[in-house]
Formats: sequence, structure tokens, C-alpha cells
Amino acid sequence: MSLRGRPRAFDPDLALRSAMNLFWERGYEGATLTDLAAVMGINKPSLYAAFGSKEALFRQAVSLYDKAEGRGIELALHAEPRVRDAIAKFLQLNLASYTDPDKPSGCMIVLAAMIGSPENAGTRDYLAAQRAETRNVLRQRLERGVAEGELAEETDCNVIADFYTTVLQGLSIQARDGATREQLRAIAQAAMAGWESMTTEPATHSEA
Amino acid sequence: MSLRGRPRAFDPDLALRSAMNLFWERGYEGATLTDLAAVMGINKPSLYAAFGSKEALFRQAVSLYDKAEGRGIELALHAEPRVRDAIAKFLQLNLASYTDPDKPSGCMIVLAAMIGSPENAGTRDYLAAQRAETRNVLRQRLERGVAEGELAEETDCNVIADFYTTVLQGLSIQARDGATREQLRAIAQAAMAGWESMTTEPATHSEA
DNA sequence: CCTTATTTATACCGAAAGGTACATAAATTA
DNA sequence: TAATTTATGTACCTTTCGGTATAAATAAGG
Repeated sequence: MSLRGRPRAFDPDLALRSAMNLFWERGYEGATLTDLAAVMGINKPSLYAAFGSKEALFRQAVSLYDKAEGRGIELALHAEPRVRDAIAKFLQLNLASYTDPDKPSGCMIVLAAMIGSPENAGTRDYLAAQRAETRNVLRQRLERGVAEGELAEETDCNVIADFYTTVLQGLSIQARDGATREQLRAIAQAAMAGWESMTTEPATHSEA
Repeated sequence: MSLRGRPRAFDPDLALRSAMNLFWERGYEGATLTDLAAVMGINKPSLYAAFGSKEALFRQAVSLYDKAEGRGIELALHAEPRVRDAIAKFLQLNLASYTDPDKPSGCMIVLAAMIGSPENAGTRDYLAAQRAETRNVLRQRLERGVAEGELAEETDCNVIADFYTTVLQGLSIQARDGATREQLRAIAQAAMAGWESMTTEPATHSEA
């Protein structure tokens, strides 16, 4: 497809990455089309031809973010065999991403469109759905811990998933407020301190 | 002062309260002057005469928010005699505010200006300073717990304050994402589950 | 009653927002 | 080489942004 005609003079993947970084830094409403086109190194008509609209560009940027920043972390969550280690690793990898000096601080999914004008409610809902998905991934990992006999049957995976999701989202704000990686690590460690109190190991079969 | 001249036809306190609610709902950049003037029941020139500018209005709205939503909660933090109870109460009162059905959900200080265009960096810094202040209030309450012999001298009050600040900020996002008061309560309870692991009671004097 | 001081409402300003028309440039197909 | 297709750059569109000039309205002071 599109073999005829003048070839495009830019790499859409690279341009999208630049757009992602600006959305990540300034948020959906804070990144203007003029700014976006500038960092992408293209003109607005090229932007529209390649990505459709500001909102369409944003969603593609979110997909790229999810792939570039989230995928590896989610894999680690599943790869870690013990559920407690998996959660701790998940926190640690996320906060490492939040404090990467080469990237905007905090999580784009949390920060880029939390609040704003009514006309952009659709964009906010889109990110809210992404956040809900992260929570579900955590919950499923916890439920696997139950299925594998690491956690008691009566473990409330919903609450534990909500708790770590909340901590994770708070960490994004801390990162934006200038917290260092070491500070976030200490916070994550504090969040793990409650693990034994929140969870119960299953009763052994030899007991009543 | 200002006895001469036409008297103003609106109550500045009521108007400011309306402005606060819109800023709380939509954020600094998401609330336009036209919208603000509309909910305040006045025209833009009246708004400027009474409040100065959009940013000045916002800061006054933040002050009002701090007074209306924060003051009582901070008092409770100090009034509660035992430090663990004080922190738990602080979380509980905040999450009750975040889920008041008559008000926008979540905390205005956390949500109203997290990200945006470079020209509003001053407003974001202003809110960041407010957030830092909340953290300091928590830390001071923890240090009082040390001073009063409830917590060991080596307790890291900075980390514990950072942790509960993080949870609190995460709770604002949860509230905006539609979490119920009961869900937030369960999350706060989970956050308190780590208390004993994070803190140590001081050694008794009769010990070595 | 007339001046002075202040608020009100309307109507407007320049700048910037998201988005696009249009003419030109560069490739393939015929 | 001519026709066709797609991308590019400039210049522009409409709307809305934060903010204001101006004149009428309403009070107190003289």
C-alpha cells in the first residue's frame, strides 16, 4: 500500500515517540499541536495525514507507551514465581521507570489526562480504562498466588490489588514532585511492609 | 474602605466557593474564565476587579479549599493522642472528603494542576508546595510520636510520612476513577496494615 | 443636586487553540 | 514524457482563550 506518490520524509515511529514524550511531559491538553508538530519534526498537515487527529495521535502515543514502558514490567510480574516477589518487583520496575533521568518523570497513564475540560472527557476515560487494566493485571497475579497455594483462599485480592494500584499511582505524583529513586524505593518498601498483615498463608492440610 | 461607589451585587465568599468547586472539578487549565464567571454568577470584569487574575483567583480558591477541607482534618491529626490512631484518622477523614457526594471527588491540591503547559508552571509549583506541606504535617506528627515515647528513636519519620503521603495522593486518583468510600476505606486499612512492620516501639528502660 | 468613586454589563482585543485549503514537490504508472 | 498519486510547506480558517476599554448604573460626600 501507498507505493505510489511522494514518499514521506519522516519516520512515523520516531515521530510518534517524540509525540509520546511531549504528551508524557505536558499531558494531553498541555501539549499543543504546534508543539507536537515541532518536536516531531513535521508540519501539522503531515501530522494529520499520518495520525488523524490530536486525540488519535494521543491514543497511539499511549499504545506506544504501554508497549515501551509497560510490557516488560508486566512480563516480570508474571515471570517472578513467588507472588510477594512479583509484586515487589512490579513496584520496583515501575518506580525505576518513573525516575529514569532520560524520560519525563512518573507514569504517563496516570498523569497525562487526570482532569480537564469537559470536551476531553473521552480521553480521560480512555486513560482511566488503562489504569483499571493495570489494577486487573495485579489482581490476576494475586489470584494466581491463591491458585498456586501461596495465599489463603479467603485472601481479598481485590483490596490488595487496589492498595498496590493506589501506591503506584501515588508514586507517579511523588516522582513528578521531584522524589528521587531512592525515596521511591523506600516508599515501595514501606508498602511491602504490610504484606504479611494483608495476606495469610493457607492452612496446612495436616491441621484441622 | 470602599464605602463610596456602587456596592457590589455579589458575595465574594460565595463566588469564591463556586470558583473553587469548578477548579476542583476541572483543574486550573480546564476551568475557563467564561465558565468561572458563569458559575460565580458574575461577569468577567467583576471577577477581575474582585480577584485580580485567573491565577490569583485560583490561589484564593486553594486557600479556601485548605481552610474548608484541610483545616479540620489537620486538627484531628493533632487531637488524636496516639500516633497510629492519628494517622488512621487522618486517612479516614481525607478519604471521606474525597468521596463526599456533594463535592468533586479526590483532593483539589493533588488533582487541579499536576501537569500542563509551561506557562502555568508557577501554578503547579504552588500546589506542589502545598503537597509538600501536607507531608511535613504528617512527618511532624510522627516525630511527636517519637518525642512522646510511642515510637523508637530510630524511627524513620521521613519515609513513613512519604509512604502515607503517597497513599493519600493515590487515593485521590482512585476517587476520581470512581472508587467508593468503602473501597477507599479498605485501601486505607491495607495501608495501616504495614504500621507495625514500619515502626518499632521503643525499648523499655529496664532493658539493656 | 452635583461631583466623585466604584461596580455593572456589553462588547471587544490580540494571541493561541485545533484543524484545513491549496499549491508545489516528488515519487510511480502508463 | 504525460498522467496520477501522495506528501510537503505556507498560509489561512473558526473558535476560544485570558484579559480589558468603555459607558451606564448606583452609591456616598459635599
